Parts: sequence; structure tokens; C-alpha cells
Amino acid sequence: MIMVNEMLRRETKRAELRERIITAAEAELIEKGLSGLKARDITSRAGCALGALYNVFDDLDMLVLELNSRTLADLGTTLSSSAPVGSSSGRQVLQALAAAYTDFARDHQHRWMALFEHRLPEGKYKPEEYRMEQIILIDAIVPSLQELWPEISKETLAMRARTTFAAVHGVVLLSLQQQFVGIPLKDLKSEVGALVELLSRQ
Amino acid sequence: MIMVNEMLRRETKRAELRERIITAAEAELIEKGLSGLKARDITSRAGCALGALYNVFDDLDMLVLELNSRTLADLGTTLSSSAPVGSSSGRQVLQALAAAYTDFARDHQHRWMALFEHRLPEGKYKPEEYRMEQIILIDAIVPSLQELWPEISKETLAMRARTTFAAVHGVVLLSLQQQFVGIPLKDLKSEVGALVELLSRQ
DNA sequence: CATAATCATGAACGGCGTTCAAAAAAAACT
DNA sequence: AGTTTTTTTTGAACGCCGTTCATGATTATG
Repeated sequence: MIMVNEMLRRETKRAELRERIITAAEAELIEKGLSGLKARDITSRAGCALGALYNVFDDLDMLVLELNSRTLADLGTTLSSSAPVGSSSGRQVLQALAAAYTDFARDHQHRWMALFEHRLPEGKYKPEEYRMEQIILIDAIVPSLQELWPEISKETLAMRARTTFAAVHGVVLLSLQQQFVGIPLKDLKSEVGALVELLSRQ
Repeated sequence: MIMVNEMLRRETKRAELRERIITAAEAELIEKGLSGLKARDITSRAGCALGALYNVFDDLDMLVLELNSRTLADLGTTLSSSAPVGSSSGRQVLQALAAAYTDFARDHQHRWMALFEHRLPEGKYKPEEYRMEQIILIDAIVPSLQELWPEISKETLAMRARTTFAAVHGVVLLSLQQQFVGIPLKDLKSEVGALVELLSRQ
């Protein structure tokens, strides 16, 4: 006979372990960055055996995908709540989005970097669901661009949104990596502002 | 008694081995990308013992730095020879530079990616000489910007050069990584063109 | 040729992600 | 209650990696 309660409790325990591992992994990621994320450190921090990680995730890559998924959600929330109050021009919205993106990247450096540093091994591809979360982010800037250039087609606009995002992203990335001649951190926000200004000129 | 000839010959042999290893490593990098670069594969391709690599380089990182240094030199040459013939506006020069950069990134993807993917372990820093090579690249676009905005101060211009480079870089990067919603490859060059157009508007 | 100095070699080490036989725990049954 | 079956958890062990270093080979000097 099937004991439904027992089964539910087991699923709960499994979910709790999963959550403990994710929490531990996120803490490790924040402290040490993606390249410092080790299965043994994560599990000992989560208070479980090394093998437990592999009972809950296929491999480390899948755990990182879960972390990135959460970071993406946080980033989405941050961007959404960055909209300036009252009615505002497309340019103002773009400036607010870019500023919020820059702040997020600075304030959550390791988590943000992991979004872009992480690569799946040859032949493995990210789940469709994960790709969706990314597209949603980009689409958030389409309306502002549409307001600025009403005559441009929807397809071109979608492309221009990616280009705009990528341009801002590049400036933030090279600055935070402090590698390859990036903008000094103290000037980053003003330079991103200048960039968006140029990109949103009529 | 010192045998000068013998000493020279040994230095030569050492240099030849070094070059063989660099050549092998570059071939491996081109084929497999930075994450596929393995000491054992490199040395067996170079036809020497595993340990030989460590007689010539401190560690793999230093070998990668050497590879990146050469890629940077190639990139510099490519950009230098991209200048449009005849007298041309700052905007035209910028467009030519951006197009050449985009082509280089596409045609030498793994080597170009290695420039940005490679990180030294915590606490180790790139030699000054290597940082210089990077700065020279960026400075190549300053004159064009100066022609476009003669009234801007030298300091602001240097910053704007980095921002301009980083913006183009970001678009190319996200497109080639095919991760995070980047521009499809077929549209990359035209989007970079559109970006530079906006960035060089008076 | 003998001896000393130098160099090249690849087995061995420690750290990593991952697996899996075995132990522990839980569930089902009598 | 005990006994058996099923499920879950565990960490030693495996293969791969960068790196080291005792050992043997090679070359320079006496």
C-alpha cells in the first residue's frame, strides 16, 4: 500500500537538500567566483556528503545553471524596479536601465560574471527554459527603443535592442574585469551614461 | 674555460624548443580553444617531454600570456592595415577599425576569445609589458575620435576611446559566444556598423 | 678518457569532477 | 515485534589535470 504522506515527506527532504546545496553554492560563488566553485567545498558547507550533490544535480554545470537562473531572476527584478517614476522619455528609461545594470554588475560581481564566464562542454546545450529567461531581459528594453524610433520595424528593433544591451554590457564587462584596458570603476557610470546618450540620440 | 660557441648553441636549442612549444600550443588553441589547452597535448604535439614545457615556461599561464601577446600583435597589424585609402573622415576610419576588429574576432575566434577568457590565479598579475600592448591598441582609435570631437579634452578622449572600443567589443563578444542573446552572426557586421554610426555622430 | 655540470625525462603527487559498491535508513510485510 | 525489501546516503576510488623532481642522459671541462 502506498503511503502518500511518506512520499511527500521524502520529496520535501530532497527539496530541502537541494536548497541547502544551492544556498551553499551561491555563498561559495559570491566569495570565490565561478572558478573557485568546488564540489567538495560546496557539500561540506551544505553539511552533506560529496556524492549527495550528484543525487540532486546531474553535474556541477547543472548546479551553475541553477545559480545563474536565480541571478538572472534577481537581475530582472532589479531592472524592472529601476523605471523612473512618472512619465518619462525612452531615453530616460534606457538611462535608468543601464544604470541599474551597471550597479547590479558592480554589487554582485561574481554572480554576474558567472552568467558570462560559464560554458557548457562541447556538445551540451543550455535548456530552452534558460535561454528564455535571457530573451525576456533583452526584450525589456525594446519598448524604449520603439518610442525613440517609431518608424523602425519590429525585427530591426529586436536586433537593435541586443546591440544596445551588448554595447553597455561590453563597457561594464571590460571595466569590472580590470583587464584589457577598461574604464576605471569610478568613471564607469558616467561613461555608460555618455554611451546611452549617444545610443538614444534621435 | 668558457666555450662561447657552445653556450650560444645551447641558447639556440632552448629557443627552438620554446618556439616549437609555442607553435604547438597555438595550433591546439586554434583547434580546441583555451579550455581545451592541455600540457600533455601541447608537449606531445611539440614532440618533447611533458616536463620540457616547465623548463621553458614557469607554468601554463605564462605560455598562454605568450600566445595572447602574439594574438595581440596580429590584431594590431590587422587593425593598422585596415585604414581606408586616401583621405578619410574620422567616422570612416572608425568604421574600418570596427569592421577589421569584427573580422579578426570571427576569423580567429579561439585565439581572440583567449584574450578575454584567460585569468591569472588570485594574486598573480600580468607583466607590465603585456598591459602596454593592450593600451597601444586602444590608443589607435584616439586620433579618429579627436577629429570628430576636437573640443574634448585629451583625458576625456582617452576614456571615450575605451568606451567606444568596449561597446564594439561587447557586441562582437555576445554574438560570437552565441550565448546570452547575441546578434546572429550574419547580422553582426551591419549591427556593428550601425553602432559605430551612432557613436560617431556629431 | 674521466669527471663535473647541465639538461631532459616521465613517473609520481595532490587536487579536481564524477562514479558506484557498500552501508545506513526507511518502508513494507508477516 | 522482528524480518525482508526498497531506497537513500556515503565517501573511497577512478581518471584527468597541472606541476614537481629524482633519475638518467648529455654535454662541457680537467
